[in-house]
This record gives sequence, C-alpha cells and structure tokens, in this order.
Amino acid sequence: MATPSTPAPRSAPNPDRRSERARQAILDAALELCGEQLYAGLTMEGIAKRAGVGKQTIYRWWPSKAAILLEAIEERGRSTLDFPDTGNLEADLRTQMTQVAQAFASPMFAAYSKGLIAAAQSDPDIAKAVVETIINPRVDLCRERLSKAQSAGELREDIDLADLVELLYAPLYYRLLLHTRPVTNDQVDTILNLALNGAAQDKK
Amino acid sequence: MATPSTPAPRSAPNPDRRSERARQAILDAALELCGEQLYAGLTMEGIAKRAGVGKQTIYRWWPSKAAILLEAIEERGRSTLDFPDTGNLEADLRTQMTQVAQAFASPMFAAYSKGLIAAAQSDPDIAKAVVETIINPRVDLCRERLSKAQSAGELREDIDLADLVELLYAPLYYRLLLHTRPVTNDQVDTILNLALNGAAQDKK
Amino acid sequence: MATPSTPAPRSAPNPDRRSERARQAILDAALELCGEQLYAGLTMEGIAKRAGVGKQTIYRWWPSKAAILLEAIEERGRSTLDFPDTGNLEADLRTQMTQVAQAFASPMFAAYSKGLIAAAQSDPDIAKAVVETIINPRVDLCRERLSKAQSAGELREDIDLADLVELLYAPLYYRLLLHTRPVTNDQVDTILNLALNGAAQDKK
Amino acid sequence: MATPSTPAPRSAPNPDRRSERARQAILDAALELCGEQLYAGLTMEGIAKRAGVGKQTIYRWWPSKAAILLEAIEERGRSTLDFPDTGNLEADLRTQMTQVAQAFASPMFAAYSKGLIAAAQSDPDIAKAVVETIINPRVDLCRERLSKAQSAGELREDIDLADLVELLYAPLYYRLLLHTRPVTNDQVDTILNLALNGAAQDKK
DNA sequence: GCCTAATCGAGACGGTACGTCCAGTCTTTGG
DNA sequence: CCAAAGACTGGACGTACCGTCTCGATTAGGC
Repeated sequence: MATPSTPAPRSAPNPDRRSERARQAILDAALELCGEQLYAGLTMEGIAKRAGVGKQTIYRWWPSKAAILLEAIEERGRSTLDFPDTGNLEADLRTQMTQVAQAFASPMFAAYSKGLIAAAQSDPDIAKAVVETIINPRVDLCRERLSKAQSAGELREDIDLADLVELLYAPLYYRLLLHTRPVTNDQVDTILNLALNGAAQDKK
Repeated sequence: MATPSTPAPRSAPNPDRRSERARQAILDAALELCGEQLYAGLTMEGIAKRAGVGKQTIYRWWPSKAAILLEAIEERGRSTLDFPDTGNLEADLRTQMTQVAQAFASPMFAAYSKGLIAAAQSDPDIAKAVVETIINPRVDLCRERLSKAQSAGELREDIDLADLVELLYAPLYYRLLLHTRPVTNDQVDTILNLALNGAAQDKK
Repeated sequence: MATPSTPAPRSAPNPDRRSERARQAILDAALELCGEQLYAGLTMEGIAKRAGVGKQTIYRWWPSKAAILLEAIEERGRSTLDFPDTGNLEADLRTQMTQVAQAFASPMFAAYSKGLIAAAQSDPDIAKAVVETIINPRVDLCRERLSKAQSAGELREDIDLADLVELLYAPLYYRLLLHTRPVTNDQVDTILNLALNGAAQDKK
Repeated sequence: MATPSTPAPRSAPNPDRRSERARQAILDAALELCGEQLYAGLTMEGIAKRAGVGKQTIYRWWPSKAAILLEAIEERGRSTLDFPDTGNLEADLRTQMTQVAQAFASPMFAAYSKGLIAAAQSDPDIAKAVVETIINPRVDLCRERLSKAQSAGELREDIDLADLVELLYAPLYYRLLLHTRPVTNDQVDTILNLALNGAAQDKK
C-alpha cells in the first residue's frame, strides 16, 4: 500500500472533474489582459471577470497569476521548441535565434517577459518553474545541436556548451529586459559573428 | 497679481525647504526593506513607517517606489563606475566584470535587480530611467576602454563596440534575472575566453 | 397528449424514493450545529458535511436552513404540546408555563429562538410557518383550557382569551429574545399573580 | 504616569480626526437600506456603496452592521424616551404605550426589530448593547412612573415594578417578533385592562 | 429478480460578500 | 509652508458560502 505522493495541502480538488472550458477561458483571459495592459495591472479579479469565472475557480487550480501565465505559455508557446539541423551550424543557429528574436516582439512573449520574469524576481517558486519549464528545454535542444557541431570539429573542444548557449541567447534577453535597444534580426547576426569568431584581432 | 513663473500643476513643492533628514531616512528605509524582503512586499506604507515619515512626504518628492530605489542606488552605488586601464585589455575587463559579478550578489544589487528591473517591465518611465542613469554611464565607460584597445589593434576593426559590451555583460544579467545559475567569478573568465577568441575551431 | 397533472416546475422530486437515513442525518446535524454554535454560524455546507450528505440532497427537500430547523423542532419537540386539566386553572397554567420556561433553557429551544425567530424577522415565509406550526397549536390548547375556566366562572366574561394567552406567554418570550433576565420558574409565579389578580390596588 | 485605560487592540483610531460627514452618511445608508430590504440583505458593501464611503472606514469605527444600526437608532430614536405624568396612571401608560405601539410600525423600528433583535440572537455583545442602550433607559422611566403610582396607593404594594413593566410591554414585542397579529392601539387598551384589573373573576 | 430511472455523496462551478491591506489623496496639527 | 500623522475613498486580495450543475455509484419500483 503506497503512501500518496501528493500531501494534498488543503483537500486537493479532483482534476478529473475539472472544467476544461473554464481552464481555457482563464488562460485566454490572462494572455489577453497581459497583452492589453502591463503586467502590474493584471489582477485575479480582472482575469475572473474577463473569463466569466469565479475567483475560487482560479485559486483552486493556480497558486498565483504568474502560474497562470506559465501554463498559458507552456501550452501555447511550443513553436520555439523546434531546432533545425541542416548540417550548417551557423545557419541553424541563425534560424533558431531569429525565431526567438521575433517571438520576443510578439504579444505573448511580452506577457512572458513583462510578467513571468518580473514576477520571478520576487518569487523563487516562479523563478524555478520558469527555468525548468521554459528555459531548460530550449537550452537542452540548443546544446544538443552544438554538441553535434563540436563532434564534427566545427567548435573548439575545450569549451563548455552550456556557457556558449548563454553567450548566444543572453544578449537577446539583455535587450528585452533592460530595454536598451529593440531585439532585431540584425542583432542575431552580430552575436553569431562575435561569439563564433571572437572579438580579438587574429594573432596570425 | 503676478502669475507664478512655475505653472505648479498642483502646488509644486519647493526643493529649498526640503528636509534632507526625511530624504535620507526614506532612502535608507527603502533599501533596508528591499534587502529584508522581496520587492513585491515593499510598500509605501512600510517605507513611511520605517522612515518615521508621513506618506505625503514621499509622494511629494517621488512618483513611485521604484523612483526611490533608483535614487538610492544612484546615490550610494557609485563604486562600480571605476574602470581600470593597465594596458592589458583582458585583465582590465576581468577586473571590472568581476567587480560587477560581485556586486550582483550584494544586498543592494538584489534591490536593484529584483526591484528596478522587475518594475521596469511594467513601467516604461522606470525602464527609461534605469537605462539612462544606471546602464548607460557604465556602458559608455566600458566602450571607451574598448575603443582604446581597438585603436591599439587588440580588437578587430569591423566590430561594433556597443555590441561587444552587450556580449560581455549580458550573460551576467542572464543568470541574475533568469536564476539559472549563480553569477560567479569563473563565469567572467568563461565569457572573456569565448567572446574574445570565439567558439569556432580555428580554421588555421 | 396528456399534460402531467403536476406541472413539475423543475423535475419535482419523488418523496417515495426519499432516503429517510439522509433526512434524519440532516435534521440531527442541523440541531447539533445550532446547539454548538450560534445560528449565524450555521451553514448549509456545514450541515451537509456533518450529515455526510450532498448539498443537493438538502436543497432538493428544503428551501432554507430555517425550514430544516422548523421540521426538526416540529418532529422532535412535541413534548410541550401537553396541557393538563386538574380543575385548578392556576395550577394547570403554572404546570404548563413552567414546562415552557424550562424548554426555553434547553439546547433545542436555543435553536428555536436564536434560529427560527431571528430568521423570521427577515423571511415572511418562515414567520408564517413558525406561527402556524409552532405557536398556534400551543396557543389553541391553552385557549381551550382557559375557555373551560371561563365557562366555570373562574375568569371574567368580558375578556378575550387570545389576549390573555398573549399576556401570559409574552413575558417569557420577552426575556428569551431580549436577553434582559433569564427565564425562571419564579417568573411564571409572578406572571400568574399579576395577570390573574391585576396590579391595581383593590378599590374596596 | 497613568496607564492608558483603553488597551488599543489594534492601533486604535483617533476619534478627534473622525469624519462626521462619513459617520452620518453611514448611519443614513444603514437605516435606508434596512428600511428598503430585509435585514438579511443588508451588507457592509451595500452600506459603503450607498454612503459613498470606503469599507475600511466602516470597519474602523464599528465592529458589525448591528453596531451601526444600534448607533443610528440611539441617535435618531430619542422620541420614545418621553414619559408623561398627568396624575392618571392608566392614561399615562396608555399614552406612552400607544407611542411605542406606533413606533413598532414605523420603518425605523422595522430596522430595530428585524435587525438588532435578530442579530442579538447570534451575538451576545449585540444583545448586551441592545438591553443597555435601548431597553433599560425606557424601562427605568416607566418604572419611575409606576413607583409614583405605587406610593400614591394606585398599585398594590406587594408587586415588583420591573415585573409589571415586563407584563405591560412584553405583549407588544410578542406580536412584533412572532408576527402573530399586528401591533395596534387596541392592544394597548386590552393589555392595560388585563394587567391592572386581572383576568380572574372578582371573588367578592 | 432484473432494469431503469431517480436519488444519493461528492464537489466543481459562477457568484456575492466578507474583512484586510495598500494605493494615493485629503485634512489636521505643530514647528 | 513643510513635515508628521493618519483618516479618507477606492479597489484587489484570498476565503467562505451561496445555490446550481454535473458526475459516477447506489438503490429502489415497476415490469
């Protein structure tokens, strides 16, 4: 007889009886409102009203509004999970990174950045969830592609691929979150040029 | 009856009569509270009570709590504005970037990141102010140092220095804001190695 | 095509299939909860949980929680319906009124007073039901006894017996509902003395 | 150095700074709403909205909606505090009791009965306050008048005047709260006739 | 003695009001 | 006139119940 793995903090609701209609309406409302106004103006009451749903129904299934956004993005944002492999590393990276750069300009990723990452600064649980469900899967896919390239002799043997992934994508997040300059396709070219070839003058 | 020269939208306060004691107490209280708890738990009422100050005194001089933090950091955080020039570019960058990496771990920069940058996602004014008063001055100093190196033939001629600054510092912000891994001194070495020398295998 | 004889506003439940177990459990739970806490803290959800019953089962058979109490009291509280006739009017009244006075102190009558009468102030249906099922039967019995006494020449011919019943029992309700003094057996003696003999000095 | 007499449960508000405008608006709104609908439909939120007041302002000064009604009635309902003394006891009682009987039909006393007395069944504090601020002052005035009559030989020496007050007024409350028959002026005559002269046949 | 339909326990649903907390404004008092 | 104090309107918070609705799982009556 196995002990239940979930401790059921407060008479856990039964997911089988969950209303899919309400769930979708809540995710839709959250994304819409986050697109229309800024994340700080996003309220549980607003989501409930827009979704035509009781507040309790939200609190029954999600611990916070950030958790709603997380689920919404995880469910609807699977498009940036593709990673091509044409044999040409630089071209493949350009394809994928351009896709990310364009996503950063879409309303849904506005919700992502303005909402989740901001909330993550004040809530370690959100931070953990963002890393695990959003960041890591994409990082892993990128690292696999890089690993093939390293095996093929296209990349130096002595570099850590996780560090290289960081170097490639960090500048996109930098502009997104610090609002210095807009994220563009040109930026991707620049990053690839610098990261692959290095900034130093060839010693020859 | 003379019209006052300043239109005074609503009885503009006179800075000459401002109480420096109250101003310092408010900045102190804001930083202390931001260090003790998360930014989301930082309230105007809490700052006023901690500072022994009326709420009106805060609203008279600052438009938001983020503005308070901004002023606090601008006033107390001038240390990371130094930029060395020993003639060795990589060493100088390592010195400065290590300094930044260590600042990211200090309580005051917790306030900076968790507070200001999060708030900037929901408030364009804050975003603008952060870039102008915090980011740009440091970027400019870095770019000047890089410019000397470029003139000295240490860096490729064809690269944009603003892009290089981004490439160097973005990974630090990436870890800070996305909470993937802690920011360490080792990270600085890795960034410099990759960014200066490139990840690609030497074509010989 | 025959119209059903009962219009069945919304699928009227069939009393033949009613679960007597559930009915008793609900009445018990309602009385217990009303005894343990104040009427204001009595909830449909609490009754359902205590009775181990679905909420719908309650709503199917009763329109309100006051209706539950009413049925509970009507079913279990038939004891105060006895009215003695020993030939001595004052003694018989003392017997019956003392019984009522003691009932007012019992937990079940706490439910009666604190629950039903309070609810009756906000719900005319409850008020009507209380009068018809609880008050009137007892008033009628008392009036019959008084009528015999009037015929026997023990009471004045010119008085309305309904008014006299009121005069006798009203002071018990007065203390019960206004919480001025506790209802005691002594009060019964005092009432009988005053109501039968009058407060005025004999003119003699 | 004196210890403050009030323990100040939670940073007690300063009554000197209280807004009389808000206070009157709240009392008005409570009485109006209680007159329009039944007490059970009276909500703090409704009062706040009608009064144009924040909910906090209500909770700052009153512990419950019953407390609001109590203050409203105490402040506006001083009219039934008069007690005549013409030398004719029965006439004076008739005057006063008729006044009370008529008050029981007015909207404000609907609030009184349907609200306060119902609430008193579930809240001992309310019950205590009702007795002390509403009931007792009026009972005392009546008892004084009866006392004069007793000294003047109009009433029997052996009766407790508090009991007589109860006997006189209880039937009015009986009809009011139990909703058996409406309270009328005729009822007052009946009560006086019975209570003063007694129901028993003169033994002569 | 099945079969079928209603009732049952259970609880998720859209709502309303609760009582609290904080935002941002207004008012009072004192320096 | 500024500062402190804090009461004010307003609105979102997260909770508790309301009364309705929707699920299987009994469970009883009519066949």
